[in-house]
Amino acid sequence: MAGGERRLQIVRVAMRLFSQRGFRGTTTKEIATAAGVSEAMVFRHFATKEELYSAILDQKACVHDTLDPRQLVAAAIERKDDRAVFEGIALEALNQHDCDPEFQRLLLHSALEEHDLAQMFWEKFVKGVYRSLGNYIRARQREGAIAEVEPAIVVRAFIGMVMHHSLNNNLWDRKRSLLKISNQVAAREFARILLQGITARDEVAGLVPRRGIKSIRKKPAANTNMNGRRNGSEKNTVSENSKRKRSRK
Amino acid sequence: MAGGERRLQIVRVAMRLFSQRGFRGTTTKEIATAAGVSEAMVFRHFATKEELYSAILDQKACVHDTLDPRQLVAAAIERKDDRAVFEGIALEALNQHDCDPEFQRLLLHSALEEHDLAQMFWEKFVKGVYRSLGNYIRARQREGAIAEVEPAIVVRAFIGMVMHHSLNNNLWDRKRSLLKISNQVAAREFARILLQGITARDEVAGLVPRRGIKSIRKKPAANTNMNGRRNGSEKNTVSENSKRKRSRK
DNA sequence: GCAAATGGTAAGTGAGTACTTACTTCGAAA
DNA sequence: TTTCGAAGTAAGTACTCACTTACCATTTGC
Repeated sequence: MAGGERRLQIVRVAMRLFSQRGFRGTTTKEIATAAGVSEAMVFRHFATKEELYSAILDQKACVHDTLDPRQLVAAAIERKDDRAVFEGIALEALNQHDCDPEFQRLLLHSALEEHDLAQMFWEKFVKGVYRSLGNYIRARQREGAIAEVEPAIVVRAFIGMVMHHSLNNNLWDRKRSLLKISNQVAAREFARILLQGITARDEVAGLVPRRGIKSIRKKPAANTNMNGRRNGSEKNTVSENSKRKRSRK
Repeated sequence: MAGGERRLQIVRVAMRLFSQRGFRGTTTKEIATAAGVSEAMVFRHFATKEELYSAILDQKACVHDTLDPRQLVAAAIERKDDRAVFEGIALEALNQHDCDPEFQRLLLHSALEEHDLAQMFWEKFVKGVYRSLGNYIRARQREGAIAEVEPAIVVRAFIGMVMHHSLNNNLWDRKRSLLKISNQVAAREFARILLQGITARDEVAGLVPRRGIKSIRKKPAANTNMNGRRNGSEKNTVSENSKRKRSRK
């Protein structure tokens, strides 16, 4: 098997195993065996296990650059079809998670183990979704089509429904014992709940529609129950020169 | 230090470390050092690392039995105050995750590593929430107060908002760079979005309120995009007799 | 007063675990 | 035909891991 081919195969095998057992939980021996080569072969292509991990990261990064769901709903955004925008984003995400369940697990492992993949995904993808979807909501609010709620809260609520549903389907409840619906139905219902709400029209009377919402637009004055926990994120950026020695050109 | 005391201390230390690095990612040496004893001491109290894990499980189980959020909103359920029911559940969950962020991480690790904790939590807790909240929604639907949506979908949507928000706060975005709100505000807004929806009253006219919803009540006929993946969950229930030998009475 | 139990440790043990070394095989260019 | 580089491996090395053994020192029940 040619060099590049084998390299790619090892990356794919490692991706599968890392997503199943995590980085620390997967041995280089297992990867080699699963790829049908000796362990030494793995280390010919990747100087360290870490390097193998970042090769995965690189591949996932360029794959996920190409298929951005925001492109898909651009038309719906253009014609201000709220239903199509939200339903489209949800359906795209759910289908994506369904046909590549490895990725979500990989991401979770990486977030828990505090590897780069999680942060990269957050920076390059999640923030973008919050920004563009947030802007859309803001625009529709100015037009009076959407009520005055902090857009980031709406995005969080919606992404929450979708992500939690995916997480249920391929982590907690793979048999779908609690809820067994197609992605189409899920996307439609989530979008419907977000946009329309579940209270029947007749009963709405008793509820106050928009009291004290604008006040939270910027900086809630007194934040009860918010522990400003800092995380030690700025750690070793150097110290990577000691390894990475051979790679046979 | 007395026996029971030390035992409890080791469990607590292990809980912290497991939640940070996972079961496989934490060494018994680390646990011992963090507890200020020798490794042998850990193995005097717990025959195996697995036994230490299930001691954690036991403790968490009995702690979580006592504070069931459904008790807290019982009064609100009684007087049919939808807002109080959903807001109460959300606030309780968010506060819980805030003051015990270890637990969520522990749960995630355990789900990814396919340990018992995740399944136990699912069986004893999540299913209960789906059942009782589902029943409440069904009752309110019969009274005409809530629209005819499959209750499990509503529960999933709501739990999704709440859990995803917690997950963001203590896993993905600990600095709260995307959304920085108190638990009170989050609970209020999530409950509001679920119950009322975000579309302004004036704009609702164009949307069809309840088309084709009842048809998904039981078994959607053709499930596109649903891969019925089975998981090998029924594995070793025996084979636990080989270990557990000494504990000095 | 002393034996038994209890709280504790230092120093192992065998099985991994990431990574290396020294070697073989083989197809193609010189 | 030789040679040369790339694909590939068996058998290490140094170290870590879960778990054990053999041994102290202090308390407690009788």
